[in-house]
Amino acid sequence: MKLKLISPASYRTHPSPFESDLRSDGKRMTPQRKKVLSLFEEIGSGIHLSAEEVHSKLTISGEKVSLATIYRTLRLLVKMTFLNELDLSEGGNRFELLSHDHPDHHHLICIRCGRTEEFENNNVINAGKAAAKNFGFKLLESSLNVRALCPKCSNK
Amino acid sequence: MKLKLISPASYRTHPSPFESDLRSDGKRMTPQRKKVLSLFEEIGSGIHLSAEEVHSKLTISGEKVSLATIYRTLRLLVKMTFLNELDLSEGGNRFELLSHDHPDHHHLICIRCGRTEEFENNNVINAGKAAAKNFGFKLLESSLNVRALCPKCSNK
DNA sequence: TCCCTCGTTGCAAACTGTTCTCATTACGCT
DNA sequence: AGCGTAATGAGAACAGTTTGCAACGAGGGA
Ligand SMILES: [Mn+2]
Ligand SMILES: [Mn+2]
Ligand SMILES: [Zn+2]
Ligand SMILES: [Zn+2]
Repeated sequence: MKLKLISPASYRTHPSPFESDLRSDGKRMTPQRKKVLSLFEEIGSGIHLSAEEVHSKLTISGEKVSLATIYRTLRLLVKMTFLNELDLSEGGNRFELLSHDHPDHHHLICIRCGRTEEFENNNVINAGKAAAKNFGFKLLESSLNVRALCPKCSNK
Repeated sequence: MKLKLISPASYRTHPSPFESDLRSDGKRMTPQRKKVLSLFEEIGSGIHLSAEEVHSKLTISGEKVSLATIYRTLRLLVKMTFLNELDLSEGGNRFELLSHDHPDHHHLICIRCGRTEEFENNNVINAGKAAAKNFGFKLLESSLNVRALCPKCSNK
């Protein structure tokens, strides 16, 4: 039994927020851009990938996107606030889906194995706000990185 | 009129903390190491220099130390806890004299001109401690970086 | 539907910040 | 003063990221 095909008109889905944001800025939707954002959406928030990891994950699943394009796309997605960039000193910066549920979380990083846990704390956010206000700065973003050893790496 | 020369014995000053820490570890005091630490001590705490800046400051004042040695010395001084290393995403890491008066300060950085202000906030430190405890991690160091625009860069 | 334009891609080369290699120098112990 | 070995200088190597450029292709108009 064959499924009834949806009429061509209904294929014209409303463009995703990503697509419409792009369009309104004279930019274009491309398969590469779709693939990068989809990857983050599929794995969900709370995962922190480097550019290289994004590249190899796409490559492994048969999608080939050049590394240069991945860098360009990640930068774009950060500027468009779909992704958040973490500047962890070791081994390249990492990117994560910007979750609307946990917009202002911070990171606890095991410097040995790279395991990263997230946490939220309003005091931290307020500390950043207070400091910015105090010096007349306009706050953009505040990030607390806690460098530590996870239980596994802690005992030798 | 000639000044009376101090007797040779009095030249034997007690070694600095730096020098004795080095010695007790089989390491040696060198003119290069003296120059790098002295530079930080002369300019005082609250100044955040990149390796390149340390290099050019020394070069300008006629002291030549190779860039490789500067990197090696900075790493050493951080390990010996004379310096603190900041991982600010833009333009290389920076180093500052570790001040015993303000051991746990955080940084407010203008992402346009690089102006950096320091602030202290116990809530931040406690947030890091709490997060580490919560996940069973052993805390090493926590640093809050507030990215912002300074008043000057803020109005266009 | 075909076209044209101009934003985007892939590739390699360039770049930036940092570490490494290795021959040479020199600290510090006796 | 002589010796063993840690440290230095110079440049090559390196990792992560950006850029230049020719080819490509998304998507609005005819
Ligand atoms: Mn996160
Ligand atoms: Mn500081
Ligand atoms: Zn670990
Ligand atoms: Zn500024």
